[in-house]
This record gives sequence, structure tokens and C-alpha cells, in this order.
Amino acid sequence: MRYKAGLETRDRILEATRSQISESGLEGTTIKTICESAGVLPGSFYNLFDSKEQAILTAVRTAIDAVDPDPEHEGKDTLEDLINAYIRFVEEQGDLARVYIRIAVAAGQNSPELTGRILRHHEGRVKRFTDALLREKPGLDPEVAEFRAEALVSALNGVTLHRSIDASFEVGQYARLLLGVATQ
Amino acid sequence: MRYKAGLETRDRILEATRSQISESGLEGTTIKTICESAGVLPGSFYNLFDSKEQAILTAVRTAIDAVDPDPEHEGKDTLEDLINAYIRFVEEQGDLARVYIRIAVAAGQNSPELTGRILRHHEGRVKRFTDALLREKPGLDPEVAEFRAEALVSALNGVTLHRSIDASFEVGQYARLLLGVATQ
DNA sequence: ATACTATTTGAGTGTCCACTCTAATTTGAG
DNA sequence: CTCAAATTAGAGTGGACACTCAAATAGTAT
Repeated sequence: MRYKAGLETRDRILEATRSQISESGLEGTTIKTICESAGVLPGSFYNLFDSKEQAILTAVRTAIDAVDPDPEHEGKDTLEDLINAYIRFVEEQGDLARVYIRIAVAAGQNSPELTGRILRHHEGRVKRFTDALLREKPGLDPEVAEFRAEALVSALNGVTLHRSIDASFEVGQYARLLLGVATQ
Repeated sequence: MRYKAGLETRDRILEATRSQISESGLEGTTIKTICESAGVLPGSFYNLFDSKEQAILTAVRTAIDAVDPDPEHEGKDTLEDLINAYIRFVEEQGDLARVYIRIAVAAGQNSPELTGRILRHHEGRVKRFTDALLREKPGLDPEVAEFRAEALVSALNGVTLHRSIDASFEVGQYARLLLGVATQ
């Protein structure tokens, strides 16, 4: 895979994979549908990827990373910032949010690799929320802060989950209400 | 299906379906494994059920109903009761709880029948939480109560989602913290 | 006991899946 | 321009799946 054509095909396949997962979930995503959506035949797919799983892992990395707000602000953002960034992400990039949730739900059963990635990412997110909370309430016991941050992050995933079922669900309001979980 | 033998076989199949889902999840549950576990052949299975989906739907109904505490208490239960029942369900029937989440997310794609049931159940749950909250805080605007109840139920689903990825996640603590979302 | 069903059997069907293989075509470095 | 390597085409493979069917057996009402 060195020529330009190959790289372009690779990109088209990854994009197709992402949109397939978003539309049909992990289970509804097959080599056939990916290839059709990318305008490619299975032979080409397997010339560029070792397996379906490898393509999915690669395609999904974008979605997982997109859950976090600008990493440059790390160490400076307030809880408010983090929540707002999350709301914006879910509302503006609904597809990727849905991919994230679908992957999370399927994880554990299908692919330890996928599960590990989701869990590692989750921990990072919790840490960021914990730090922001501690910055806001310096006296708080760090363990309590982490506990509340974990509850908040999980709860936010629940809201996103619901929105992936009912698109009219207004994430923003609910997310802001949940903020109270952490700040009390 | 009128003879005793048939009814017994039916029960064995439903029990096998439940235990298969619990052990291997939805994807790992096939007609073959159900039949092996129930000591029955596919022909018998299809003599008693129209489809795999129908059997799963029937088997899972128990689990779905178990999300709520004793329906006789309807109109009497406190938020505390509802939360405790939910925690017990998730802790004791983790795999079925996961199935619940999975089916919810699969939304419309795989099985409209199953999805419809989940959505109706969700609405019922929100209503029950809303009523309990209003009983606890009689002065509260009903719309606000429903809004908070919906947030709480979604948040609880998020906690369950996380527990379906990480089995060591202690649902109880987090669920109780989230209770504060509704009661403030 | 008879006759009519319910039930069970187990081999079999068609479909869809991830993935492979060979041959043809395209690319671009020298 | 040449030629080897990269890329594509597209038919094909083997296995797993949900589901079917005709025949054998067992249950029960009369």
C-alpha cells in the first residue's frame, strides 16, 4: 500500500465503515455493506486490511477520540466547559456519538480489544472530569471527586444512549441537570 | 400445544434461552445452543415457537418486568424503592440487564417488536419515577418532575451500560448518588 | 382399542457471513 | 519505455445460521 490510489481507497473504506456502524450498528456492518458503500470489491478490502475487525478498530478510533473536547485545554477546563463540549459533540456529531455508544454496547461480548480501548478512554475522561471538579472544589476528598466524576460520565453516556434511540431527545438540558450530580 | 409434554418442553426451552443469554449474550445464543441446553431438537423448537425472536422476546419479558419492583406496589413505591429494585435487578441479572440495553440501542434495526416493547417499558418507568417523585415532593411542577425522572432513568441506563462493559463496576453506589438528580 | 392430534425426530435447505485466490489492470520509479 | 509492484476485479469457499419438512412416535378423548 504505497500508491495514492490505495490510500484513497483506504480512506473511503474507513469512512464507509464509520457511516455503516452509525446507521446499522456493529452487527449490521458487514464486509459487503462496507464495500458497497465504499464502491469497492472484497478483494480490494482485503488488500488494504487484514480483517473486518482491524478496519473497524481503525475507523472507530476517530469516533472515540472525538468524544473529548480540545485536548489543548487539558488542565484548564471547568466542569462547565467539559459538559458544554460534550453537548456540542453529541448535537453536532450525532453520528460519531452513536458510533461510540454502539461500540460501547457491543464491547465486552465481541472484542476484548475494543473493550479495552473503550475502558481506557473512559478512564481518561473520568480523570479529566475529576481534575476539573477538584479545581472547582479544592477541599473535596479526591476519592469522592473521582466517584462523582465517574457517576457523571456514566450518566452522560446514558443520556447519549437515549438520544441514539430517540433523536428528539434534548441532550443539553439533561446533561446540565446531571452536572448537579458532581457539584451537588 | 395442548398436551402436558409440550408445555413442559416449552418451559425448558424458555429456561434454556434465559440461561444462554445470561451466559453468552444475545449473539452467542443460537437455536443450536438453546436446543442443546434444553435437550430438544430444532424441529421441536419450531413446533412450539414461531421464531428465535419470539422465544427470546418471551424469555426476556420476565427480565424486563423484573426491572420494576412488585407491580402491586404501583402507586405506593418511593423513589428509594424504585432505585433499590433497579440495583437488585442489575446486580443479580447482569446479563439480562445488558440484553435490555442492547435491545434498546439496536432500536428499530433488528426487531421492531422488541424495540417497541422496550420503549413502551421505558415510558412506563419514567411515569412511575415521576409519580413517586411527585408523591415525595407534592408541590413540584409535574413537568419538572417528569423532566427529572427522565434524566434519572437515562442516567441509570448509563450506569448499567458501564457495568455491562466492566463487571466490577458497583452499580449500587452510583445509582444512589444519581438519586440526588431527582430529589436535589 | 381406535382414531385423531400433539409432539419429536433429524436430516436437509437456502442464505449470509468473513475471507481467499487468480488473473487482469494500473501505477510510477529508473 | 519498461517492468515490477501495487491495486483491483469478481467468482468462489467453507462454515454457521435460522428455519423446514416428512415421517415416526407418544398422548388422550371417546
